Amino acid sequence: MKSKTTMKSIAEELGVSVSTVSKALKDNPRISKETRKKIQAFSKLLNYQPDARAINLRKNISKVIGVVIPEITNHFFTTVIKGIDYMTKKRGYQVMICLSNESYIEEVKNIKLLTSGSVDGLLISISSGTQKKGNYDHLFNIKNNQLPMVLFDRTEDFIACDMVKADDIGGAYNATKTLIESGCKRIALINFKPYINIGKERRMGYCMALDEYGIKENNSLIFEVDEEKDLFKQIEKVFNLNPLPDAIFAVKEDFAAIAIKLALKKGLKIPEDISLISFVNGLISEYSSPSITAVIQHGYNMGKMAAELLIDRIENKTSKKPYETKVIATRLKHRDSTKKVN
Amino acid sequence: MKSKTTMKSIAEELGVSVSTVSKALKDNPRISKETRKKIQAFSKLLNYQPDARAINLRKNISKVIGVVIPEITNHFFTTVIKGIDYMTKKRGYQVMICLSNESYIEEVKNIKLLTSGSVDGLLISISSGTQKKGNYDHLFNIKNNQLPMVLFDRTEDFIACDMVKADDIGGAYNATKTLIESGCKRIALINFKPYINIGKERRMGYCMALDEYGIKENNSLIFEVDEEKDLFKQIEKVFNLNPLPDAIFAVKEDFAAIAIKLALKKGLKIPEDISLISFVNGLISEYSSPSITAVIQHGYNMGKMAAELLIDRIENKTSKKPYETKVIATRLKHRDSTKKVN
DNA sequence: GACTTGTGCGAAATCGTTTTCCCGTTAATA
DNA sequence: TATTAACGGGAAAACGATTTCGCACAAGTC
Repeated sequence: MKSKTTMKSIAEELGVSVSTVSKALKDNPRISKETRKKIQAFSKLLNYQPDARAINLRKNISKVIGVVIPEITNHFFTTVIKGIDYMTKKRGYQVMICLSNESYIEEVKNIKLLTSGSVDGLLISISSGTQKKGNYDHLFNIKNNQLPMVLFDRTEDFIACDMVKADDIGGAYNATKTLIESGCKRIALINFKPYINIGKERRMGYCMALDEYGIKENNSLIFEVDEEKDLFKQIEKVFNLNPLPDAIFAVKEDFAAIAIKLALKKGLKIPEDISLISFVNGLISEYSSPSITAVIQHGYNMGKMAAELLIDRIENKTSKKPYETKVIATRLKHRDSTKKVN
Repeated sequence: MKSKTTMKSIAEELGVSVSTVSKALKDNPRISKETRKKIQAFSKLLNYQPDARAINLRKNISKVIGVVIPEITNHFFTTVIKGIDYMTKKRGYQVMICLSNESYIEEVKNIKLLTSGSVDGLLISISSGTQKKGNYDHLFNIKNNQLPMVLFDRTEDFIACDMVKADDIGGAYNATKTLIESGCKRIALINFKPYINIGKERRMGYCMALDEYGIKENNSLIFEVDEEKDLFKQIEKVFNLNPLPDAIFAVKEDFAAIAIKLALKKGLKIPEDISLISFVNGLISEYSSPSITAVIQHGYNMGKMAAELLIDRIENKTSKKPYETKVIATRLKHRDSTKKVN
């Protein structure tokens, strides 16, 4: 059981002091070239790895960023993570990922853990549990601790910090507009429960488009589903309408996929009888039959930008730059669930 | 700019020594009850958070586990992460996740970073880049550093450590057998490139089933596709066979989804003209039309077990328990891409 | 009264670095 | 011959906790 090689052990072997080793390893010119070379070579030989904990303690940094996300089995969030990973690697940071599993309690716990001196900053996407509960004290506490943080995707405007969000309003507006221009008039909206922020915004975009074309908003066409209950049952209600809607706009891919299965079962033709557009977060829309016309969110960019904002804050703690909110544009990908328009 | 509250600051405020504070906060009976209460109350008031770096440095632990995965935009791996998250939370650890993006170089870098005293152990799934290159020195180094590690899913048998893998052979055997028993005789295999370990094993299972039913292995029915090139073009070759195969067994969901699209385009009926089974790692098989009969891997369990094995090693460093390899059974989920058999 | 035991707390070492200040040599300059 | 300056390196404090001793005092035991 050979013991760990530390600066101390190297110093002893070589008959120099610890401070000399430290300086030599960072090529400090105050140490002669020979001594430096000797120490560096010896360290390499012993495969010396500096102890990150000691360095961080001394420098009062950690070069680690904490990430709190509600759900990881979600293609959108994983693309965000990839973007975060790209930027943090580029800037020399590591990531500690915590899952809140959409739960308020877990989110609070995660943040407590992460703020125990082990991270330099936080990247957070708020869980639905927290939004439902409406208690944001744990997030305000981060500010009190003077830890930089950036909210992404699931944000709350009244928290004073940098944010990166998708253009939910614009995406919904475009989707709805596209449906209208292809001739649809009774457009059902399958939305989240109203306490989910992005749901509110997507509904806004939907209404804006209707307004613009003089279509009156119709509450019986708006379905707010609870993701913790049976989705099939809830979405089936859309097809009990009389008359049927001529289009569906779903705020989440799963909702759309289920709507398609139900529509096909009812013998409806897509897109002839009913068109469909969905916000997407995964691959289902691409591989489902028919494939689904989709509002695509650029998770990778979102992750990259959020990480960049955060690291900028971390590294310029003094600068009192005002907080920014970056909005990432969405893109509409035409597939087979909508009619072709020229 | 109020400064961080530490034990020292608490001690000064209260006129006691740092060691008293330390003991009081862990309810050490050597400190009187009054003093303890007083210190605890005061600490809570100041919202004292112990500095994890200092504790870890002193105790020579970190309560952090490093995870290295090849790809995160992959439903299977995210379910594994969920399992890891569950178990690590339960046992009081945090997770540091690094993405190798299937690259040998990045994998080496990640491991170097993680082993700089910042983790107590490693959970690794080997990247395809590494398997292609065939250089495992970075993994052997971990052993030299006496850091516990567990390999999961993408494993290599000649590395002496604990492992958790899916029953790739059994899963492939069952899938193939099911196809044979439903009457198929010309079963095409869409496989990875041969340097991917799980590909080898799935092929073994496929061959075993053929053997058992006296069907001769036919190399022209085996397609090894390169994921870095155009999948459609590569998979299209399956449908250039003459005569056509009466079944396809795909080792990855994406391959199967593409095969379905191509088959439908050729006017083939599924499963009447051609049956299809696939190993799955995502949601495509469920939502595709027709839905795909699938070999399901239990990622969540795999993550849980891998984390448990690792933490057991970490916490019983002395015990010289021999290394284990756990195999997680797969399950065949019958859907619409295969014929019903009674 | 001497001795043990228990109680309550503090001093100091320790973990592995970084960093500031200081000291001794040698060579260059006045 | 002093005086500086440059050079090369070391001692020690610091980061924030834990932990082992040891000390002082009081109470109980023989």
